[in-house]
Amino acid sequence: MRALSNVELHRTVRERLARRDQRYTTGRRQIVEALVADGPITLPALLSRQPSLAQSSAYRNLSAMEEAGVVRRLVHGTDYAHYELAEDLTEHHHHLICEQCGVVRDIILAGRLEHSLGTAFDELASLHDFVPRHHIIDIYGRCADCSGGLST
Amino acid sequence: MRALSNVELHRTVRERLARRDQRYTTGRRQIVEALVADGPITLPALLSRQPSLAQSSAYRNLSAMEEAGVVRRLVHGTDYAHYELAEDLTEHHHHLICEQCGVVRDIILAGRLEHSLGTAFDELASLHDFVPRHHIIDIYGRCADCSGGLST
DNA sequence: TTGCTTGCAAATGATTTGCACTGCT
DNA sequence: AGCAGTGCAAATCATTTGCAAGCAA
Repeated sequence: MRALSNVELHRTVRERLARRDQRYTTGRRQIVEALVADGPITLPALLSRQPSLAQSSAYRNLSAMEEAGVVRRLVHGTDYAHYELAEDLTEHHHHLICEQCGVVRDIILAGRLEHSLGTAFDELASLHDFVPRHHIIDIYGRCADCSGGLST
Repeated sequence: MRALSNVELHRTVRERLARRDQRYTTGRRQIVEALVADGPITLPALLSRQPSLAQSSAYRNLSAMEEAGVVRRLVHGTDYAHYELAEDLTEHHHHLICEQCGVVRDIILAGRLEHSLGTAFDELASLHDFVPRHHIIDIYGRCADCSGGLST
């Protein structure tokens, strides 16, 4: 379901970093691979998946890659932020967010719906002299694990 | 455009707090009045509007009112969170967020569009064994003040 | 007089940064 | 060589919390 092959993905990442005089190091590649495999993840989840990463370097590299347009940072309440690949490296999508455990899952809207949304957003925005760049739809609720009668 | 009159609003707030054995004190009323007047605001903005509020009490009261279902906390990136009245005290709406200055404005989608979204979200969610509770749509871009050629 | 509130100061915790060292290129 | 990257420890800073005093029921 990814827009780019793995080879293309890594080449694109390298190019975007190079454009800002940054290198595609082992640590950065490990981060990208974790994002490819595990979708939106938190810093602790990233470190537990790739234990060789140092915390401060992970944060620093995520920032660097965010500025290079490779990574997107998601914030949904308290605790840790989630990180995922930039949308143009994957596909335009939105999120299901569990209010209980905080897990984040990607979802994709039907093309027609997404299109009417885009149109509506453009109209609304221009009504407010606002220039829209992109949008985010977050659906909050309970994930399968947390809605099974365990805890409320 | 509010769903409740001012009198009803304050009565409802008082009731929801009372339900949790909490009082509707002067400080809390000042916060609610600031939220009514200024829409989604940050803590510093709230304090500068109501200088008699103490920072820690403001945070504590916002939390208390959030738990009582009176206030909603919005998080959009770094810096300060924004606070607004709970949706059922106002009206279901979404946000325009300026990536430059961080200002947040309310917008309302056409009823028909909002309805098809709701349907689509329900279908998508059940596909993932997810129980949706509510959703948030954030449109990021540049506000009128920040898109005037000043700075990029 | 019991218990919610308040405000100050101190603590917390996710994220950032200083700095000296490593390693591409 | 020259500059970007790394990792440790220390610093930041929004937000939370401990505590003693204030106030409402």
